[in-house]
Amino acid sequence: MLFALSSQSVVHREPRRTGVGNMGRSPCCEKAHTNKGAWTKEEDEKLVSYIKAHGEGCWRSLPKAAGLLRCGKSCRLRWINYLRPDLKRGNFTEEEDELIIKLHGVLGNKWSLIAGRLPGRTDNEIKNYWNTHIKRKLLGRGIDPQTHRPIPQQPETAMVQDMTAAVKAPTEYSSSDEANCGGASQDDVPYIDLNLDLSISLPHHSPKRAQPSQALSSAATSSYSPATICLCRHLGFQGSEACSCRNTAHPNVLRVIRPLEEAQN
DNA sequence: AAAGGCGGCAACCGCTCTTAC
DNA sequence: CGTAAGAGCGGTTGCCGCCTT
Repeated sequence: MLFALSSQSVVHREPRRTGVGNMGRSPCCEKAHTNKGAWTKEEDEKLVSYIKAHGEGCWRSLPKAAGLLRCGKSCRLRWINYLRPDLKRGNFTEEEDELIIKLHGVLGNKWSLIAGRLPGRTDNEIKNYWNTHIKRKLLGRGIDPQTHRPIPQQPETAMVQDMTAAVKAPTEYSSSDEANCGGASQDDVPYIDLNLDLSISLPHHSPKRAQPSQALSSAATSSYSPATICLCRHLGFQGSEACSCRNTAHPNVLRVIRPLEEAQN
């Protein structure tokens, strides 16, 4: 694993004067003696050097061990979203844009799953990018960003064609029979060129746990040994008609078979 | 040049899920 | 089997900085 920290890519803002703790919610953990707001360069250096030396481990105890006055969740977020050495940063490419749109069409607001298909990108980054850029982009195309359906005032068939053309994927994301999981025909799936065989692998740094969600969120950034799990549960329709993983010979294989809307109808 | 508005994004929160005991 | 703890996720907030007036 590389640990070359790109200092130019890391944002250091001055700590917020008012603090985000004034947002009206009760603290989720003991925060009487913890810092909040923007991370300082010194804090970043402490966190990076600690993880360099000890790896990612128990986030709860990490702050104390690393000499940080932060809560574990804050450390985790800072590491995952900004300090991890394998992050891309920088502008999203057109191909990334289109891939995000396609994945969102299938997965909905499952940012961590989407991030899993975009190496070097984080869920938070994608979520922000979606809200600030892609939503507008889709609206400009006459497409509802939430439903991915044409906005009513235009003829639907024309818009569907437009949308399909707009989200035409890069060739490396070609589909496979496996991705269709159960034999959905190409006519059934609007994002047919999207590879939905979301193979999930386990983090090498955390052998004691094998959470699908964890593996998904970090799958894009590390090389793990492959292990696949059923996505239907994550998407809320495990066991429903939409989930035909139960029909497969491998009960632990996880796939998205149909777009969410279709599955929920 | 100053003021106000707006967009971008870092960071927080509560909730949910998974695992260990 | 039930419960607690830890970790991750998605939604939300609010500051910063750029742009417009």
